[in-house]
Amino acid sequence: MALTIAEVEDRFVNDWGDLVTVWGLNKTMGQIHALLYITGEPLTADEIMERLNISRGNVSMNLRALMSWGVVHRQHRKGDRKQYFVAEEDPWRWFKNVVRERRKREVEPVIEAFSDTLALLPSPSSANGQHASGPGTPADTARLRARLEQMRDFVEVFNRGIDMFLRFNREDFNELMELLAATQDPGSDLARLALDRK
Amino acid sequence: MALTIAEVEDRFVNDWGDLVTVWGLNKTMGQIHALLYITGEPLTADEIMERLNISRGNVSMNLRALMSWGVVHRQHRKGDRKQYFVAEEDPWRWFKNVVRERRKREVEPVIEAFSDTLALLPSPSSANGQHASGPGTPADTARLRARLEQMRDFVEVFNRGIDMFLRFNREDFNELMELLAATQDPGSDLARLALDRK
DNA sequence: AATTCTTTTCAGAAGATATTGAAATTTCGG
DNA sequence: CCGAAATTTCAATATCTTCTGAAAAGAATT
Repeated sequence: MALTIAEVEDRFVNDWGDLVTVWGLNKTMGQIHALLYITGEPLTADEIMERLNISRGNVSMNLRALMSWGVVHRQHRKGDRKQYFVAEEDPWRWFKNVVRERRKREVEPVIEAFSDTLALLPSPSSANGQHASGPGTPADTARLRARLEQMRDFVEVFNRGIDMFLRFNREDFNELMELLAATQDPGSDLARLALDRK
Repeated sequence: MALTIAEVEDRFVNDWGDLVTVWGLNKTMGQIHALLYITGEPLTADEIMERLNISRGNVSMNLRALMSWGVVHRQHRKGDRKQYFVAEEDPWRWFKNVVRERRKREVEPVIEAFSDTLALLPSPSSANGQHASGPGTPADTARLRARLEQMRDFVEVFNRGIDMFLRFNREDFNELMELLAATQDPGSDLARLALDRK
């Protein structure tokens, strides 16, 4: 049996609300975003609060958060005192906004934290036999340093991957996916491609 | 002033614990993983619980979760009844494990949910003027369908991106990043590359 | 500049999630 | 296959997050 439009919308809104919690965002935020996206119409805070059965304050706070992620925008209407809100309607665009923000808020600080921690390591130069055993043995320090560096390097590569992703638009990304899908062994095939250009 | 080895380790463990919460995982899980990674030694549940000041049950539950993500492994020792735990020591490998698992647990079900929702839409064939106005107008249904399809398609592209990512090892991924970094306009450059191969 | 409509803020309440610890279960060496 | 040691489970508790709603602040209209 087919559902009404509103029922289908509700389903989508709830699914999306559940999905985002798993990525560390909050459910209401996901629901508001989903509602604006799926209706495609500018809605007021009142309409949102009514449709989702949530409080005025909740709507206000989450709309602010959504705007800070760049996935919802404010709209004004001539001769209307209320504010209207619309979702960025291109998923590709809002996804990139979210990725860009998360990188800024969450990835970059981690790279800094790791660099700071590395700077606090007992220096390797003090390893010249002053006390060849004990808890802070030179070899232990070297191992620790190696692990930290490996992790910092990994996060930097991750960051770089995000960078590259952000340079793509939907069509180009699809093209890249097709190119990669056609390769048997991504590594060596790409190496050939890189050389061909020179 | 330089810190002791244990202090540096603690710093790393806490940073990592904080980081993972932001991605929807729990802090203790991140800390245990970080501790095993940074020490590089097999540890028993007792040692972990002591070092992180957490309860036996907490360690047990989180170790299980970490193993289900494929980032921590059990080790047995001859003539020792205790279980030892080690972290996968290559960040690239555990990251891929986590990505693979998240895709399975979180992305694939969403694609299914969207397809199910689409199937519940009032069919477009019932649009033949039976009741040309009202809440469930054919045009509304068509708009809703278009939005749902757009979102489902987007999630599918996302899924495809993950697929491609998982085919790469660290070196090849770095190579790809370099290739992309060298392009001015990723799209048209890649289009050329794709044609060159044929 | 006073009135009315709208939005934001934030302390307290409600709800969700993580943690403890002791009992129940499992495991393994003898 | 017994018994001690190790591990898991889970109800109760603690902690953290989100939500509410009314009061305060802000904006447009007259």
